[in-house]
Amino acid sequence: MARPLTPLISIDAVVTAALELIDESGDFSLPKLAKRIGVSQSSIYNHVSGREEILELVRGRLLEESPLVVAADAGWEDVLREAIRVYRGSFARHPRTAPLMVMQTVRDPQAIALYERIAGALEAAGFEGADVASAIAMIDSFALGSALDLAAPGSVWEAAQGSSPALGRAVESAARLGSRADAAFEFGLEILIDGLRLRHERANHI
Amino acid sequence: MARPLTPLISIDAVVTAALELIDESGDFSLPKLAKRIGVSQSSIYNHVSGREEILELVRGRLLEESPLVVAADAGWEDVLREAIRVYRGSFARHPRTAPLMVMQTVRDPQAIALYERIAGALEAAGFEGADVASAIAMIDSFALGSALDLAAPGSVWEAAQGSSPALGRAVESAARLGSRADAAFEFGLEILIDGLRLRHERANHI
DNA sequence: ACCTGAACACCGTTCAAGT
DNA sequence: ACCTGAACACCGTTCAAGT
Repeated sequence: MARPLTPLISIDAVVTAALELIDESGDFSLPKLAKRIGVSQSSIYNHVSGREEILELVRGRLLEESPLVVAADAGWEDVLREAIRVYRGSFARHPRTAPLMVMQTVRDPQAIALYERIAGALEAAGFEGADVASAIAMIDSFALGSALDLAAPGSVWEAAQGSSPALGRAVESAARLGSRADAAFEFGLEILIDGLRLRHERANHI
Repeated sequence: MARPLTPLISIDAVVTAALELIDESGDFSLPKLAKRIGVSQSSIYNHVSGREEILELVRGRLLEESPLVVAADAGWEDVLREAIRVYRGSFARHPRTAPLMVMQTVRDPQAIALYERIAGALEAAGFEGADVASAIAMIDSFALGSALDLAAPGSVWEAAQGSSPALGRAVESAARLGSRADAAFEFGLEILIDGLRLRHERANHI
């Protein structure tokens, strides 16, 4: 077969197939992607520049599924809280995407817009230049880390044996808790917001 | 050549070569590792079970280089602060190892000991079961995320263009700051400790 | 016990050839 | 413009063969 009358591949189909493969196995490869779409491996390069672009398109797909909505008059804490929830939530529905995004430069416009929203909220709150950057870096670390926690449940905990009593007790409690990762995230989110508010109040001598 | 009188490979040499390759290129492969040691690819499997074990040995090497020292009577905040600094610092000297550790189960005894120390400090402070687990998960997220920030400087920031004014300003300030990642880490560390202390005080009605 | 070379089943990307 | 098949330069792991 050569060029068909109507294209066999759409970018949408590529992204869907990639996401399916990641959800199922934690990874995807061009050969498997091609097989799933029912097309040859090399033909994918007619629609997409390569593996990296496919991953960035997957990122976009994740964010499409969970838009950020906050009231126009919401305080900076609420904007932050919701933005972080959206960011982490977009990974939560497809946890195994998180590790693959780790070293990938963010280019997706919706992701950039989310960061811009956070930066804007911090500026409006009165945080200054470098502190805005630091706060975003911290938020980013936290959200990504929490997403990774979903993808690798018990990565650390698994190793806790008799020689680690305190760690062992923590594991046990967490297991009883059911959804450890979710609880850890909400716990961490409040800690983070509290910490930022405290610093904010100090800086403004409230 | 067959079996030599004195072994051509030591585990130490494997770890050293792997770490060198990671520092130089951000990754390592068995073929390159073998070439660097001056040995055949397959012979490495006589000393090590495979790629995963090599990575875990690298983790151990990193922690050996930065032991945790805290005064015996140190408060839980100080233990936490120092443990997090050690964890993150062990990656800071070899930033490009961080992404490779992301999805790897922690088995190195020194790493486990570090987690145990943190769990013990949180317990002693009066945090309860599930909260200890949540706090550790958060600390873990934060430390790993900060380490990743070192490996991928400007991963997000790069994309900030005219359409993202607040993000742009944050980037600019951070650039002027010089070592953005270090500043972000110390900023985040204080936020985190403050947040935990606040929750701790509330729980204990201080 | 420790090394070698060959083999196996995978990768991502390129490119000439087809229509 | 869009697809194919072959080719290239890589992977990690296994295994029979050597001493």
